[in-house]
Amino acid sequence: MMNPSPVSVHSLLVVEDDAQIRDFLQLSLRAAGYVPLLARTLAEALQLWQDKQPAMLILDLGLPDGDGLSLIQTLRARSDRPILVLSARQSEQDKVQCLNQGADDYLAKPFGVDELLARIRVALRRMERMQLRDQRYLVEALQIDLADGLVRLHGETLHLSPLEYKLLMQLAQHAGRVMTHRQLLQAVWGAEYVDDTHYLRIHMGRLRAKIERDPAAPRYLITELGIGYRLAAS
Amino acid sequence: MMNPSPVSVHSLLVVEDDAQIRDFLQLSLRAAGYVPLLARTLAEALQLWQDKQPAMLILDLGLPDGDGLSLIQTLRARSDRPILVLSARQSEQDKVQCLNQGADDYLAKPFGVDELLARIRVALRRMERMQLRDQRYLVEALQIDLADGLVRLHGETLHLSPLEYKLLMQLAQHAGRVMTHRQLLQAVWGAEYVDDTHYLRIHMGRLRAKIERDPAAPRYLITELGIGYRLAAS
DNA sequence: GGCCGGTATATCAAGCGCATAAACGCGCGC
DNA sequence: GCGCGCGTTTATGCGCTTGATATACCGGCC
Repeated sequence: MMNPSPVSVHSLLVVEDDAQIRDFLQLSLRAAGYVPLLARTLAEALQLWQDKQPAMLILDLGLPDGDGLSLIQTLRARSDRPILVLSARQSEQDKVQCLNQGADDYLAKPFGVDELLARIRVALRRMERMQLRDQRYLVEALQIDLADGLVRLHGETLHLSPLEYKLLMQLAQHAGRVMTHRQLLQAVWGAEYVDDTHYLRIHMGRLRAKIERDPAAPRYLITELGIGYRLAAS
Repeated sequence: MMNPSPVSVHSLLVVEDDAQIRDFLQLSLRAAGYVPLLARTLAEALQLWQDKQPAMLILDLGLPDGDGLSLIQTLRARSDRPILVLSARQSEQDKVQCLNQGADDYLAKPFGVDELLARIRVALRRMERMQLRDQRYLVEALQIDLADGLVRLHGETLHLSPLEYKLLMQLAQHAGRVMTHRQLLQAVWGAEYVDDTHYLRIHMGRLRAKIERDPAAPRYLITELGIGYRLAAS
């Protein structure tokens, strides 16, 4: 009945500043067959995420060096992998905000280990159905490294604003496939903006100005009329 | 500014025996732009699920005519669509059991509407990504990737208008079987247009012009005289 | 052969989605 | 405090998509 042994061993990134809870989580996760990666700060977390590419993120809000929300946005801009938020804050507004920004689940303290493990299982089993995409995108003169977040055109790295960066990464992750306006707006701006297709047009224009040789006849950033945009695949 | 019309209107199956809560959920969901389908019993729920094929299930545990868990198992066996459980039971064991059996989320009463809506959004946006994955239609030189949103003819991707695209997708999803005029009009234009077979002819002609080598002797888009159209299957 | 219901193509005007330009406001660093 | 980069807002023009109207087609039937 119970089949606790995962086919592949998942590594989970745990971001938690309280040493006691961190140890507790580490032990619990290890006992359940996972490989926990531990981070105390947002910077550390970002480093580990890029470095080890764990299967999912377990994030405690209220870190010392910044807002957890920004980490959610940053990671969600680069990856589809599950994000589970732990928090002492019970307020509904906190929950809604996290979920809107891209978190997959929100668990309020105090919580039981079993529920945490169950929710991790839910996230991972859903994840298994979704294939990971290639870590690098390369078409003609455009080269995008998703891991270290670099964009090169004719070999030269070019400078993108944070927003342009998020937008391009989102498209690169689903290269070759159409992303709807709603999906892009949700991923880059958040769920509250899913109807403001306007932002999208403006910033797509700016992206094209930087990437395309002839922005009026784009080779990479293709418009799908009435639907969304697509980053051309080879 | 606000454009409340979602591209696709999601119908949600709500299973709840308490009349008061049911009304409350119905109003809240409708206000949020969804189409709630209401069921009081498990039998009713199963019927509606098969009949209307809603986008997700919102299930209140503790129904009169049986265990909610069995409904979760039954539906999970046939479908990947999200299941969100509402329950007055706070015990961790209940939660773990539901999540293990296939539920995607578990929300304990009392809960706030905003959190419920946020969690519904999370579930639906994840489903949107998975829904069309791997679906592909391929006959002779015509290749339709529903996941990528691409249509290829002899390997070359070709450009379709939004309407043509919808029409073709509709046919591709029922490839090999006849779709009546009414069905197509209903699906592409909406229920108000079920009698305007005229639109259908015009746009079917345009589709043929793009897809068929000899539009006068179609190989893919077959006319079923007096009934509707059919996309030829292999 | 001519009529007729159902069907296919042609042409064109209107509307809407899209792209671009430019101005505004805000935060951040020199 | 001042300029600069960036995100947002507003305004404008263009091109594609769409649906209306009109015309041609094709089989069956009397």
